[in-house]
Amino acid sequence: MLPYPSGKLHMGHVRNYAIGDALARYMWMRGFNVLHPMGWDAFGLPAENAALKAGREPREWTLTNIAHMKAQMQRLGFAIDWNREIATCDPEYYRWNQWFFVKMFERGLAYRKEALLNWCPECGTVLANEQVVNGCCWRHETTPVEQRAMQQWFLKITDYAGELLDALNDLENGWPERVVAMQRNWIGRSEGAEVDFPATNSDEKIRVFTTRIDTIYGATALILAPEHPLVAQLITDDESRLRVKEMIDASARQDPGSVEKVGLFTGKHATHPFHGGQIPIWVGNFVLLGYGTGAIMAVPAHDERDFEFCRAYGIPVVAVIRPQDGELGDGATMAEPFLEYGIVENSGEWSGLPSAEARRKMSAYAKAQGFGEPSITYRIKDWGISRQRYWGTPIPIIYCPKCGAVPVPEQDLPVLLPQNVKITGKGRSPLEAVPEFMNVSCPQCGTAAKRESDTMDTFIDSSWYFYRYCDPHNNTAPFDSNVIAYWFPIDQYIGGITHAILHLIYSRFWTKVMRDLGLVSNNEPAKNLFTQGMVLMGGTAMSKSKGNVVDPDVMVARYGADTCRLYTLFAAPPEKDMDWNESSVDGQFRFLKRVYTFVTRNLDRAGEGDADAGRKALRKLHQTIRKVTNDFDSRWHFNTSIASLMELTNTLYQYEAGLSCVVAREVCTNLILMLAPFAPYTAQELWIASGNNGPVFRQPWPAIDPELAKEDLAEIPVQVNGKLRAHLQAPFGTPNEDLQSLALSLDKVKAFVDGKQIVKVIVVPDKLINLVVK
RNA sequence: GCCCGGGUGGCGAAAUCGGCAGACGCAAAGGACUUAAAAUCCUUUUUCGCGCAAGCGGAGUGCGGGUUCAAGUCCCGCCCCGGGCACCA
Repeated sequence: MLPYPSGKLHMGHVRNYAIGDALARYMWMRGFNVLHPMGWDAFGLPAENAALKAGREPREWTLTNIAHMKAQMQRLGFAIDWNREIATCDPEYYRWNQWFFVKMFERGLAYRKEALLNWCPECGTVLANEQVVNGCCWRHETTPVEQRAMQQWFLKITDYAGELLDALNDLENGWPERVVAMQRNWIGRSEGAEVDFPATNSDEKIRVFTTRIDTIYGATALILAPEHPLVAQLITDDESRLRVKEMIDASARQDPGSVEKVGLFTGKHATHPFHGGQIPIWVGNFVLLGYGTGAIMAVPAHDERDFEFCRAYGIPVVAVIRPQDGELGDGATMAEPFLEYGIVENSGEWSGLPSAEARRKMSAYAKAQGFGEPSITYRIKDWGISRQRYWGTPIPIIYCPKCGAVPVPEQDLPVLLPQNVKITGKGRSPLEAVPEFMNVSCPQCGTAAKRESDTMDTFIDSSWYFYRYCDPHNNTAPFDSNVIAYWFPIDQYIGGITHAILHLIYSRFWTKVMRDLGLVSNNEPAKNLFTQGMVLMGGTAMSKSKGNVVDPDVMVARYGADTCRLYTLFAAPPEKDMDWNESSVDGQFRFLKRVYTFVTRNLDRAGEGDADAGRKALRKLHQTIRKVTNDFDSRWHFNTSIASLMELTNTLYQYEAGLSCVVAREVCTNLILMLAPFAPYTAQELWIASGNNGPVFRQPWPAIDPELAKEDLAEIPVQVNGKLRAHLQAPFGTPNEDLQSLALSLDKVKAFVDGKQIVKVIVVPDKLINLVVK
């Protein structure tokens, strides 16, 4: 039933959520070796900003926050393996971040280039594509990001794009469908071809990417993105230059989906590589520099956008694909493009081929002739990791005027952040202003050189911390591969949906890089992923990075940690978003008091008791064990587990007077054990109070006795024509005919059946009777 | 536009494989205990109609159809809400 191989459970990324802790405690009671550790984020920017406001050192501030979080989690009673905790702002963690960076640099997986990057004015730093949400910074939802050209370090996640996409097929079993779908969407694979169109009277070639090379005979123009490097060469007059600049500025300002298509003829032409004719070269604002080659061939007859553009600018429309059983459209008069696959026409020797075959043969031809090749393009871009922040791991690179970018040698790692840095938030790394940090000599030639002043994205930290905490004190390697081989892949990862295309892609990438470095043998970090719902506060999601998290300390002080935990588990099933509304917290407090009262006042119970009451109490007990066990083993709907514990408690109150001392002891012991994963403090106290020793969550989980759980009689609803009319009680296994006659003997049933003809009788044994009458 | 979720009482929700809709809890109302309050305990609480009452009957899971003895659950067509991607060639 459990989706884990027996014996061990590695739970990753369990934050301050009661879900993972309840599961860990339960699995301990089932005898598993559970790794239930904790990694502490540096969570740079909020700390940096807060420190700035408070006039304190960011490092000091962050360490205080980590200490506070740790204390809070201890107050809440999380059964974390504290010996394995790590903090990602630890210098030793920096060392291994930097070590990985150098390894990647040496393999060409880390590179530096100038690019247009997303700049958040509020953060004062650039962001990766994954960190831009609706055109705004993921931390500042109302601050639009700007585009800035900057020198940046990138990690080549695109080298792994194909594998990251394909491996999603294997993750589908254990990962939520929507996360898999979001990642597929984000990686965005298109299969097609790249084709060169030589510019007429020039040495330049314009390379385009297309998924529909079968339509290439219908290409009546080339369109370049306004930012395309060739545009500057093709356009010579000032007015056109101005108009191109306007296009760039307008598209940066506006919502990309709603911008009107605008174009500009360059006055130049290119040669069509298949038929040798001349086609005009245009600049179009709807062509994206960042996708494919930044240039397209316009096939208006078979593409919606090209159609719109070409009709607006009077570029000819030439149809070259006809439907399987239809006529070729007339480009001059067609009202809309024909987008589907069909049969290629008017395309020289390829005429008559179906689209799919033409795509294969034409791209093979392009390759053979040397003017193109089959190609796969991904939507995902390389991961820009430079940040102009104080907080974060310094990028271990030294710029030497002679040797260029030189990695810091391994024995000089870690490069640590200087202390006493003035944080301005003005868009340059604060480290630049610290000469002792910046000025070094080149490790290769000794010439005076400068350090890289940017720090790494803190998503680097979270990409592999769950490896490090398996072996947190290792000072000769990031971790011992043998330890990892035991614990990995993670059996159960628990995290928020907000990281579906951030952390959960980065950490998959990082795992594959470490595998290729020979450090780990698993291909994926986590087999099973559970995404718990967001906690909302008046409609907006609470998150650590936004700093709008409710501090549980107030509730803990008033009701205690157990009530607090029960409240979060009981409010809704864990995958569902939950609005933080404390009104129902009283109910959890009452429930714990009722359990406490019941157990403590029955400790010294003596006597024989009433057999019927005892049987009913034990029956409810074993039904509850079945229910709670089932919830743990399948779907973690702890709201219903807790509801069933409440039902059990209500039943015990009902039969309390009649319980014998033996039965009272039995029900109390098992109630405490079942409460332990959810309310550990209360359970532990009651465990000791009832004369036991040791940690309650190391006790074996209660076993179900199916005989005791069984009801004496089956309660069978009787329907007439599908409407409920009566109930009857009968022993389990009563034959269908007997049930039928019992049902017909009931007065309430008679009232609806008499005078009518019984057409059909449906009997579901022990479950239901339905009489169909006419 | 494309891809995921979701829509059940005043509220959070339950109904796990097509078989009694509303478990459990909150809030509310009434009662017991109390000088009083808190705490605790008990009762009522989907809705409409009939009845003094125990009760009886009808309707009801976003809307409209369908399949079935039986639909919150399955199928078809819509509406609304949330999330992701979006001029991706």
